Amino acid sequence: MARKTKEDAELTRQRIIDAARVVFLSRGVSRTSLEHIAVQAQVTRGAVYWHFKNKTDIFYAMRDQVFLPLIDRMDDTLATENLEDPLTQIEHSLSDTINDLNQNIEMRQTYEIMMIKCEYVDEFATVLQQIIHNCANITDKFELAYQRASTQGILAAGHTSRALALDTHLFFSGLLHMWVKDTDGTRFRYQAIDLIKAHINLRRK
Amino acid sequence: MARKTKEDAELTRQRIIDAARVVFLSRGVSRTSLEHIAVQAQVTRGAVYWHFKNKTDIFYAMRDQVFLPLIDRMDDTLATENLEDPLTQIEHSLSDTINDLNQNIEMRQTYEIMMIKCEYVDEFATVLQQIIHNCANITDKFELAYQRASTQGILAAGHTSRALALDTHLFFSGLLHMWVKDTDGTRFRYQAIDLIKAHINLRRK
DNA sequence: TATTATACAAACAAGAATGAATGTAAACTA
DNA sequence: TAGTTTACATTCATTCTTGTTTGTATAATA
Repeated sequence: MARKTKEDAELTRQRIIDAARVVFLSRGVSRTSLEHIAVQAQVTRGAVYWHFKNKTDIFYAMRDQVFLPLIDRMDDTLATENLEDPLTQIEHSLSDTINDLNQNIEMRQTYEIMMIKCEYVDEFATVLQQIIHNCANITDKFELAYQRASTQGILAAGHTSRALALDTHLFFSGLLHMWVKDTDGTRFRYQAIDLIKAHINLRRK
Repeated sequence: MARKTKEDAELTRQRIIDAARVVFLSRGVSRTSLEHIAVQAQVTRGAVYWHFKNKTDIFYAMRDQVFLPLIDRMDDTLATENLEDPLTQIEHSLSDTINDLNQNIEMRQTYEIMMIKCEYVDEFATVLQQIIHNCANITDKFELAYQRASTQGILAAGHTSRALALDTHLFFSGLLHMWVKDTDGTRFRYQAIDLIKAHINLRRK
């Protein structure tokens, strides 16, 4: 077969990642063979092995494409330089993520794969640690924002910013999980933004 | 080999379920073969196939042993006949579950398997629907309790009991997920009870 | 333009894993 | 107590999957 140019090869690589996402979603990561991915990508396993070491390697590539930009974005929204009031910052950092999920199919699929179509054992166990670590970072950002809100006097009294941050983080973890599982959309997807608003309003003075 | 009495056979069946739980936990459900389970249970695959149709069948048996009693217990705690004030009822229904997780190894393992060692595709997809359904039931119970709290005038004003119930449910979903993932205990396990208390106090007048 | 490295396809070998079939000794039952 | 069923162990045939190897046409390069 004809050799491809570098651009074509990069395209093939991306096709394999896209194919993997689709197949992971419908068959689960474990039950997906490299042959499944190859067929979906309309290449042979040879091509897959050329671009990736193994299935885990593909999984990581797929994840990074979605999560690396996402984390950056969330950090930006919660940054001190942002001009909104801190509670609105928190609210937007959450609702922006939900809006992303609504608009970006790849992100939605990747979330679903990582939450309910993947088993975190062996080579995948480290992924969990990374998730925990990211969660801890975001919780810290929430805490700082709540501290600023407290200083600005817009926060209901009687609660530490640490406790509020943890509560918000747990709320949002739960929301993401239910959002993903609620595939018909009736229970959580359509009202996620309202739930976020209500959650934040509970804290406003 | 010598045939066992009925009691012995039932014991074997339970040994297989226990073995499956242990192996599921360390290898993940998908990567676990019936041979793995058989070895752990110190029987042959013949015995496993005698007691169970296949791996899915074992999975369901394992789940039911933990979840059926749990749901009943939670329902009881949230029942109208319960003498505690409604907010304390909600708090206890949550903290009781956490205490269970702390004390009951089988429950802890089963939760971990179902959350991060299982892919919800094909035969397992229905499990997700059942989970969603149970969650909806519990949220409804929360809502009723919040309504009672509102009537009794112990609730902070300005929020619908529906919104509060959903927020509590999402908080607790998130907490369970993080509790399970926090295997070294430092981030969530040791302070789960306090987080629950803080969550409820946010709602108290 | 001759050479080399690339981007795959195709073929190969070996190891799981599954479900079914068969065997069997002892518990149960009529 | 003879016959039947139970509770498994053992064996078999088949399918999947993986990683590697080999082959090859062509882009890139010197």
